Amino acid sequence: MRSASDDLTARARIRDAAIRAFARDGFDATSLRAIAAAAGVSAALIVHHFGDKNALRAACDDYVVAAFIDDKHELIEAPTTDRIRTALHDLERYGPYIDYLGRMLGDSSPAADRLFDEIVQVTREVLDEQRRAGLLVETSDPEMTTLLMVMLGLAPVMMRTQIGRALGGDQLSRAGMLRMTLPTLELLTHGIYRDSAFLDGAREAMASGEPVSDGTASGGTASGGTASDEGETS
Amino acid sequence: MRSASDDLTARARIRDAAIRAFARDGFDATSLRAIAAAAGVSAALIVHHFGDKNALRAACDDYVVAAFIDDKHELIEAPTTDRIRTALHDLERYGPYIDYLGRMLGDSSPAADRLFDEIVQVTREVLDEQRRAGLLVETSDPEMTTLLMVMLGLAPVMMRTQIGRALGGDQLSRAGMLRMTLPTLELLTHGIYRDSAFLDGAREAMASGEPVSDGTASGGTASGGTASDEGETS
DNA sequence: CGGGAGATTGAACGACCGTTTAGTGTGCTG
DNA sequence: CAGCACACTAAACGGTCGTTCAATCTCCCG
Repeated sequence: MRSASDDLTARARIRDAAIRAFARDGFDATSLRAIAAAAGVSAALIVHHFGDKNALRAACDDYVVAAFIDDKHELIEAPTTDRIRTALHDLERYGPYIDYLGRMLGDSSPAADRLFDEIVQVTREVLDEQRRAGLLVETSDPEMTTLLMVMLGLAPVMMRTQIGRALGGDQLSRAGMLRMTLPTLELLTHGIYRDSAFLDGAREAMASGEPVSDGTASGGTASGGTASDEGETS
Repeated sequence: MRSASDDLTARARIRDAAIRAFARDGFDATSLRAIAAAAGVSAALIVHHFGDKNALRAACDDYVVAAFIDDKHELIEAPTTDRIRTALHDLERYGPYIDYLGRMLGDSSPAADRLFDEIVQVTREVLDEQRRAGLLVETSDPEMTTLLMVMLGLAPVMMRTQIGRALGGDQLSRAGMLRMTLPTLELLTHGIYRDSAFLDGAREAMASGEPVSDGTASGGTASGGTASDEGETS
């Protein structure tokens, strides 16, 4: 067994190098030899310490998840989805882990599923609490609203490079993330639409005889069509 | 040169099989031999028709992007980010392409960058138009608001499996996407917060001398600032 | 000191991958 | 019919990868 003080050793160096490499290049595109070189060890030592490449991945997953979970529980009281962005906004600490997290959520590993579920649950709890405190407006589908908040919080993580590119290219770091805070809160406070024309239209469209539900046949238009629907039968 | 009527041939079968395989397993994890088997041809024929594996990927990228762009331009007039979801809502047609799109945006290929920029631009144009029509509330950072709308539209694509799992596991298809329409419009119309306490707090925090907790040395807060300018020289 | 346990390594193995090569069939053209 | 172009293939090549193996090195304990 390995004691907690066993860190700072070759095993820890391998883990850190693997996290960096997986975050930068992805799991498949990273070879054990590349990780070994970055950690200053041989490829065989990785296998000796972790078993095989998948076990190394699992160890990295657990480590990153633990880092986020532990440092997040102290931030649970922060306002809703900004919990995530609050954890994001000192990138110099979480930097490598954020890219790793994006990779994790991209190709869903078991650990990524656990982390995602945890994020959803924490978001749900925070929203419920705020709802009880009377801070929230009523929504027709609270669970889906929870997921929307999760998406809004996780999207910057998964689209970091694209967003950085769209914002001008070079500033894909803390400044870009900070720039997101105020518009996000504006959206959460006022929405973007001045009146409820779109919403009413969609409500009407979905409430009409249109089945909307599931099913293979039918193929109703549904969706949030504008004022006038488009009877696309496909 | 290859005429457009050259489709439906082995070349088209290879492309379709590659799109399916790339969407299901990712680019790196898909071998040419697997694509060849799925298309009923030999691996060498793929090289004969496309050059190499990266060229095949580029051809698939272009094909998928064209499918989305062409079918999307007829939907530009749809409300903001629901443009994307409107295109999503008949998954039985776009199904494979959506997963492929998610993979594309995950590992940013040149074609993915082009597509993302196109989506941002279309979203910006629609928002500008709606702003001119007086449908939108003012925001402190319109460009970032545009990106938020893009994120809200693209997040379901990139987190499809996770969201499907969180919604109960089996329903990761059209019904799940449809369920998202109304809560999304509610968010865009009313936000989720009843008052502007969080927003005011954040505005105050960012406007004050508080560097919003940066890391090492001072380093101007920069960020997107509030209504006032932010002469960011980059 | 002696010996065992774990850390660490270089080298090799086997599998798979992308690509190349040399070739076969097939249909159209002159 | 000769010949060429093209779709198509089986087999092999070279490289990389994950993993295994046999062997050191190091340190601690009796």
